[in-house]
Order: sequence, then structure tokens, then C-alpha cells
Amino acid sequence: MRDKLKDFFAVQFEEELIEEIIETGELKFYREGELMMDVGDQINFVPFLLRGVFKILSEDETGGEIAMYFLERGDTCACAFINSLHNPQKSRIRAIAEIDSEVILVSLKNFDEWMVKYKSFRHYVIESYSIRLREMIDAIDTLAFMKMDERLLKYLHDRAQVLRDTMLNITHQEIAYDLNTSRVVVSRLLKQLENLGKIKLNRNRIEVLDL
DNA sequence: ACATTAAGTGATT
DNA sequence: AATCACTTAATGT
Repeated sequence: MRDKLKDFFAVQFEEELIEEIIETGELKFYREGELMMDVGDQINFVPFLLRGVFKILSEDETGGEIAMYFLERGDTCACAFINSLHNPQKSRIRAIAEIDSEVILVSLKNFDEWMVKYKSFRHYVIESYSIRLREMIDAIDTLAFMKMDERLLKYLHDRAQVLRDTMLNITHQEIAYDLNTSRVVVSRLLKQLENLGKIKLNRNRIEVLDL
């Protein structure tokens, strides 16, 4: 745990802070597909991602979903910050492990203390928050301005990038859920992209060619 | 061989 | 771009 922490966070964190994190943080392992938090959950911790990828999505009243962005190693969850500033609040988002992942869960109480006590921590949090905000804006104009075919290609690229693999094991239906559209539409657009030579299609698998 | 699940397609709105 | 209704293909038992 100490090594992993140092790998991704220690460059910026003081020794003393690292020790505190190790002492009080809870190391947790999430298997692929496992939920870290769901819409409506009471959140009383802030996660720091040591290894793996989480998909963050929002849900509407009727169960429709929209994938917003991915969390990678070294990231932390912006939505959890909000919970740390106010009193424990309900989660607006769902976080699912895309691959086997490891996180350190830090209690809100410690999080609060460290914000005051450590400059490095404060900076990390603010920096991380602003990165997340930019991603959010990016997600909004993807939704507002891009057509489905562009959104689909962006989705495939993003995914290939965070998973560091151009071979994506995913079904058309799953993509449809993430983009909040129908499977038929995804199938058709994927076929188009294949004809354009941008991807290669197989059952349960999509290879991204033009990265 | 049969059932199940994933993907492809034409027609309609 | 969504939906329906149907076909075809791949995969599991």
C-alpha cells in the first residue's frame, strides 16, 4: 500500500501525510463490474484510485443512464468532495469498476482535517476538482453539440484510452446504455464506422483502429 | 440439436 | 434517431 501510494500521490504529498493515509485509510479492492457507489447512496468516504478504472454515470427517474467520464489512477471523485464540504449527502452518481481496481477510502473527517493541515493535500484536491470540472464541461458539450455518430466514436476512443487497450470487450447493447440510446442505432453507426475503416467489429468485441 | 444472446436490416414514425 | 418486427450469426448446454 505504501508503495502504491507513493507511485501516484507521493510526488506531491508530505511523508507525514502519507503515513496518516496509510494509518487511517481503508484499502479496498473492487472486481470488474462491481459498484463502488450507487445513485442515492449515503456517502461518508472519499475514494483515491490507486489502480484500475471506474465509469461514472448519472441516472434519470426512468432508469435511463448517461456515462459521464472515467476515473483513472491518481484520480479522486469530485462528487465526494461535495459531500465533504457539506454534511454527508446522497450520491448523485453511480461508480462502476470497469476493470479490477484498488482504492483507498478516506473518511470525511480525515479528509476535512487534511485539507486544513496539509498544503499539498489542499492543492491536490483543488487541482483534481478543477480537472473534474473541465471533464464535466466536456461531457456537457459532447451531449449538447455532438451527433450520435461523433459521440459514439468519442466514447470508443475514450474507452480505449483509459483501458489502454484498443480491443474493447463490450456489446452494442452496453454501449447503448452508456450513451442512452437504442441498440439498433449503435449497431448501425458502428457498421458505418467499420466501413470508414475506423474500427473492426467482432462479436462482443470492437477494435479501435484509428487511434 | 436446441436455446439463448448478440448483431444486422427494412420499414415506419 | 427511435421503435418494431424480423433475420441471421455466434455461443452455451
